[in-house]
Order: sequence, then structure tokens, then C-alpha cells
Amino acid sequence: MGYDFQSIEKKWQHTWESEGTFNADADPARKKFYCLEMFPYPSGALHMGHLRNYSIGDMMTRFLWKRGFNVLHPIGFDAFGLPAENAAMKYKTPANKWTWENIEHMTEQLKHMGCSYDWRRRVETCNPDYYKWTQWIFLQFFKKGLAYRKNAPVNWCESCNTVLANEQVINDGHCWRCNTPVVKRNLEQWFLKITDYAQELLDDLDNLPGWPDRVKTMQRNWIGRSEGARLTFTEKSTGEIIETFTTRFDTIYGVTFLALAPEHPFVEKMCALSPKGDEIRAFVQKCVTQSAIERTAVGGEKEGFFTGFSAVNPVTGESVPILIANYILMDYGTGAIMGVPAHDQRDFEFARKYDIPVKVVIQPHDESLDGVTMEHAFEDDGITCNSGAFDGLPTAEAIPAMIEWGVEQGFCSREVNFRLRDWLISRQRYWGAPIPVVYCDCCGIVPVPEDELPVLLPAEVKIVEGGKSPLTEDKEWLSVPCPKCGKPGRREADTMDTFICSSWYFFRYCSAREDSAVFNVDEANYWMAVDQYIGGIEHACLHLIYARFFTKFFADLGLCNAREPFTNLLTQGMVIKDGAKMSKSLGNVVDPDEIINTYGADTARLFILFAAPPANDLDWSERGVEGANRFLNRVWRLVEENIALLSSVRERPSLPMERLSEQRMRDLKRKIHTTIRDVTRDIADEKQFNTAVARLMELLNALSSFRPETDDESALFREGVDVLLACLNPFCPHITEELWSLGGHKETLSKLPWPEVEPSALEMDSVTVVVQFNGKVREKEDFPAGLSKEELQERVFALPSVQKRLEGVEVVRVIVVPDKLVNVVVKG
RNA sequence: GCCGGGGUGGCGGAAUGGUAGACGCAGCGGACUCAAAAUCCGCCGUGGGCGACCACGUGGGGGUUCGAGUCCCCCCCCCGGCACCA
Repeated sequence: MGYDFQSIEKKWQHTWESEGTFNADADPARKKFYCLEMFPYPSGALHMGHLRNYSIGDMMTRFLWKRGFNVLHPIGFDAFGLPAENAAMKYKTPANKWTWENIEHMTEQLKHMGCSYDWRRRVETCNPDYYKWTQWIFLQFFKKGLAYRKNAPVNWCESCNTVLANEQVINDGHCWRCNTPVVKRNLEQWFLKITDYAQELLDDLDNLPGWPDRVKTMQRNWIGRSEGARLTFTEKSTGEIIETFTTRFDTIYGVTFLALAPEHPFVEKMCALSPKGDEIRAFVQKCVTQSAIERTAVGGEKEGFFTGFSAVNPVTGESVPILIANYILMDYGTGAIMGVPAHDQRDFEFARKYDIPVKVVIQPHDESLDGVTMEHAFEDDGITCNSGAFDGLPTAEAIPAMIEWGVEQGFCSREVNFRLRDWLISRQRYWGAPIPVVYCDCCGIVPVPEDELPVLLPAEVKIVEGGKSPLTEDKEWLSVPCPKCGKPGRREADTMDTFICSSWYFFRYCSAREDSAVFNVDEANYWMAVDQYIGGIEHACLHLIYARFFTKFFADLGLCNAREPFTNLLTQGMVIKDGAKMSKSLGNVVDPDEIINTYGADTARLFILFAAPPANDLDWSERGVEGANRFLNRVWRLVEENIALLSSVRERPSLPMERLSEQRMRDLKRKIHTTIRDVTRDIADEKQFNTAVARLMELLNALSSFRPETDDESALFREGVDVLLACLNPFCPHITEELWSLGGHKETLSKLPWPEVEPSALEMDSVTVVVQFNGKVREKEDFPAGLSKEELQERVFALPSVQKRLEGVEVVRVIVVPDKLVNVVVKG
């Protein structure tokens, strides 16, 4: 029978809650630490991913309290979102009720894990007290001109019945939430101008040494900066200006066509002017109906159409044909490109298909290209040719020289383009924060005055089958007088992307009950930035970019000093079972409740932290869980079986190393203190929690076999048990608290300082020295620690086994590393 | 294609350029037991040898070094991101 974790865990959870053990208040006199895990969506119950995330965060929090920090460790719920609406339809329960029930249930689950949250700070993004401020933030964006409406081809998920931001289209054109293929629709929508911050979002990644390279690289790719020039062409018959963007300005002499996106504004004009207008329209129609995936797939069939119009190359004066091409994207650069088939593979394929000339303007170093016969484009650097005064320049010099010349001549300008697009934040859904604007026939778009916030969601809505937003059907809710002129107006029926709600919650935690402002600036400045953020890597280009954007915006509003929200980021791996991510559809889920009910929260936490380093995927193993449980039972027995002995030396100090002479006592003393040293380093510096646990298992093994006989030995044994419990406490808080109090201690272990290393206890009495011959281990021998190089070599050479090996060989060289090894290099 | 992260026993995983495989899981042998469970003790990379030992071994190939899982170069494979972005 194992120990009675059920009653122990309940007991200590009550104690921590009733005593407010982990409540934290801003205190400028104390050094702070803000430890945060990504808050959960209240889907109904915690899953293993949550259990892992919160086990890591809780362990770190408890460790940091012990290390003397004032630790803010809050939790809340990312409570708006589509699943609530789907559940409403499925179970005929209002989204509101479903969500709040889930929040209460999951709160209980988090408490059963023994998590050390400051529960006074819990936030729920669907709470009007919270989304009032989400709306307020929107209004600040609006005031600054960073929230705007535009008509654009946008991503539409036919399953979620709403638009999506670019970041939310993943896996080659699929919805991030439901994996349905995304289609394009032309709609007028609200956007946030995240592109204004593109350069800073990119640059500041260099100031985040505490972030994994993987995540920074993903964000750099996503932001996608490219430097080049904007070049102006003139259409011959109309004089229309057509602008193109290029990163290879050095290839302008090789331009043999111009290609426009089907959506390019000049296309409409050409249709009107040209006798081929109907044909052009037909071609454009064909392109537009292609799916996003077809249009953007690498190696997809390039389709073009000669418009009959032509443009003049401003550099050469040559006339080149204008085509419309399906592979040109309207929302990147200018929506038009200069075609250089000799030096761009896409242009090359296109040119060969439509018999457009290929003009070589860069020669490689090792061969000579011929535009007529070449089989693919030459895209590498080389030597410029056929380019007038620039002939002979290597690419790296040609680009800046030619741009400079183009700028002087007035037909080009330097330009930087980003792949990052503005953030589409409208959602055609009910369960989200309403966008606080009113449409008025007289005044246009009118923001709701700040003192009228929040714009409340109607509590009861009719669920509309077919996925249409219920808000569009609620005539009473929609109709509202214009805040400006008072005439009848109409509310915005779209709600905000829930990623808006989660872009600022970590600020709200700093002063969660503040009702006069979005957050208290002083408290935010005390707590922010988050010192340690923990969550899944799937948010690399979603939440983690949005949150950085919001923080920079807040800083610009003067609301906070921090320009980056998260100083250190830990992205934990997935929980795997039978070789695949745990998921309902695969049927390989393990329910956290079941594990906690069977083995206890301490066992669950310990297994999760021991089974793999946090960034790795974690292979779930029932056997491994049993192993963790076995360890805790051994710890329990160690204390229980020695309880009288431990009490008898409660007040007897453990002797310092200098006073210990017996070898087994010296060894145990050293083990106790190297354990403190190593566990501290593993948690604080390496964030290798699995090895920290391994060290504690070793300490238990040492204590189990010690068997004290004298009072001094008992006192040493007690010291070892105390250290084991104190170091294990952040991992397994309940059992360690219980054993701590069973051992006669009065204080709450959770708030006691982390044990201190006694430096003298770390000193080694003897060391095992490895004797190598030509780099191969041949002998091992114990010597007193601290021998000089000379003495160690002398004593090694005196060993009979070494003497034997030295017979008949010539010693060429000897390398001696004190306390470590002697390598004898021999010949013959 | 570009960028990032990886590749170590049967498995999860350890190793400031200095004993490869800590710790755990599984397995094997033993003790206790009428028996089982639980617990405790021992063994546990591969090949060879009765043995002391010897050879091989961290994806592959080179290199630096007295010494390389670790550093450098080339290559292979797996995972992730971006990709018709001009």
C-alpha cells in the first residue's frame, strides 16, 4: 500500500488557499519574478498538454519563492471563441453558461494539481470587466489610425464561417482551428496595422537571448523582410505608371516583360480600352476562381495572358509586353513585377511557355550562358554583362551601384517589403468581444465613446443554423443611436479575433481588479516584463507575435516601460502516446483526472518533469508513472520508518564536514551538498528538470542505505532528509509538506528558503584517476584529491599494473590532469 | 530550395574537450512468502575469451587534438518553419 495521497493533497491545498500562501503584491523593495504559463481555453477539462505546461510553471514558481523572489504566478481563461458557440448548438446550452461552467470545473482541476496561483487575479476574457478593456484598446488603435477598415480578398473558413488572419492559415492553406481548406473572399473588414511595427518586431528579436532560436527564426521567416527597389515603368499608349518591386535591381537590363496580378488596378482599365477586353476579363476570372492553394503552390502551372499593351523599360528604353499572370500576388509589393527570365526561375518558366525572349545580363564565373539555349534561370551571383556602364561588376557591387544610379535618375526608390500583412481582426461570430463602433448614415464609422464601454454582448441569442453570426439577426441589439448625431445607427455585428483578448492578459494580471483603467501603470511597471513564459510552440507566429505587437503599442501609448512582453520563453514539447500526439480522434488520450485520482498530483507532476527535458516531446508511459509513484512511496517510508529517530535529533545540529572523520559520514555529507548544488543549477540555469529529479533519486538511494547508529549520524541523516524534502518540494509539494510536518517542523515548507550549500562539504576526499595509454582507458585508481601534477604522475607510474604496461615501450609524452587522469603516450 | 532543431543501449534520457550510457523504465537472477503482490539485494551496450582481459561502439566519411558524443569540414536521415513573396 502506498501513502494516502488523497487526504494529504486535499489538506495542503486547503491550507495554501486559506492562508493565501502564494498571493503576491507589488513591493518595490523586493526583487520580483513574473512566472506565467499560457492561459487555457476553457474547453471543458484539462488535458495532458495543460498538465505538463502547468507542472513546469508551478515547479519554477515554487522554486523561485524559495529563492527569495516576490513571485507573480497568475492564471485565467481565454474564454471567448468558437467552441462555445458550437457547444451551444450541440447541447442547446447558452455559450455563456457552457463557458462559465467549464471555467469553474477547470479551476477545480488546477487546484487539484496543487498549483500555486494567486487566485485573486484570475481573469476571464469573456467577462465584461475584462472585454470592456479589450474594446478600450481597440479604440486606442482606432484613434492612432492603426485600426482601419478595408475591402480585400480575405481568408475564409467555410467550417468556422468566419474570416481568418494570415497567421491563422496554416499547413498549406488550412484553418488553424479546424484544418478546413481556406478560400478567398472579397470582404470589407477591420485590420490592425501590425505592419507599422514590422521592423521593430524583427529587430527586437535580437534582444531576446532568452528565447529559443527556433521561435525567433520562425518569426523572422514570418515577418519576411526583403530589401530592394521600387521601379517605375510607363505604359506606352495610356502613359499609365506601373510600379514594380525588385530585390535584384542589377537585372533591369534583362527585363523582357511586365507581369501584373489579375487583381491589379490597371487591369480594369485595359479591359475598358482594349478590343480584347472580354478575353482579358475571362482570363482574370479564371485566375481569381483558383483556390489559394493552387495559386500559391510551388511549381504550379504558370498561366499568362498577353494584353496587347506594352511598357517602356526606363533604363534601356526598350518596349516590353505587359501580361497578366496568375503567379503574381496583388498583396505583395506592388502587385506587378518586372520579368527577368534569365535570372528568375519563375519568370524563366513563364517566358519559355509564352515564347518571351530570355536576355542574359549576369554571367556565372565558370561558364557562358546563352539566353536561347539555357535550360533554367541563373539566380546566383555573377558578373554583370549587357548592362551598359555596369558591365563587369560583381553582383554584390552591381546592386547598390545601380540602385544609386536609378535613384539619381529618378525612376526608382529604395524600398523594403515585408511578408507580414496587417492583422485581420473581424470575426463573423457571436462569442467574442464586440468591435465598439457604430455605423451612421450621416457620420460614417463612429467609435463608441470610452465612457459607454463595454458594448455588452446580448446574453440570450437565437442560434442561427448554418453558422451565420447570431448578432446579425438581433435587430434590437444592432440598432443604436449614433453617438455623434443621435440619429439611428447600426452596431458593428462582427466581434474581435480572440487573439486580441490574449494579446494583453498578462498586463491585466498585474492589477486584475483595477476598474478605472486597462491596468495600473505602476503595478505593470513593477511586474512586467514576464520573466518566464511557458507554453506551446504552436503559438510561435500567432499569439507570440501579437503579444509583442500589443506590448510595443502600449509602450508607445506610455502605458508601460517594457517594449517586449516575455524575457525568457520556454516552449514545451507535446505529450505523445504510442508515437502520436495525444488526441481524441486517435483515441490515445490519458485523462489527467484519472492519473491524479489513481496516483495523486505529486506523482503526476513528478513523472511529467522527470520523463523528458521540457522542450522535448514527452512519451507518456504508465510504467513511468508507476516508477515516479514508487519513488514517492520510498520517500514516504524513509521518513515514516525513521520518524522516532528523526524527532530525537530534531534540535541536534548536523556537524560540518571539518568535524566528520568517518568515511561513510563524509560521503553522505558530500552527497547532500552536491545534490543541493546540482539541483539548483539544473533548475535555475539549465532548466533541465529531469536531471534535477535524478539527483534527488540518488540522494534518496544514499539515505536509504545509510542506516544511522550514533546521534551524530542521525543528525546527519536528518539533514539529508530535510534537504531531500526541501529540494523535492517544488516538484511534489503535498507529500513534502506532510512529511515535513510529520518530522516535527512547524513552518510551511513551501515558503522556507531553498537549502544552502556548505562549500566545505563539497570537497572531495579521494578521486578516481583514469590512467590512459595512447588515449585508451587502461586502469582506474583512487588517489587523495588535490595531488600536484608531478606527484600524481609519480604515484601512477609506481602502480604495478602501470609498471607492467611500461615494459618494452618508450614513453613519448605524459599528460596529467589533476584529480582526473593521466594519459601516457607511448611508442613501440 | 532557404532557415532552425535533432540523430547516444531494448525504451525515456545523462555526460564544463578528459571513465560514454547518470537516473528511471523494461528485462534477467536471487532473498522474503504456502503462493502471489509489494519490498529488498545483484546483473544489465555489442562481439570474443574459463579468466585477468581484448576488440568494437554516440547517423556516415574526413580533420584538429595526447584525448572528440562534445570542436572544424563534407555527406545522409528525421522533425519543425517559410516558400511562385518578385
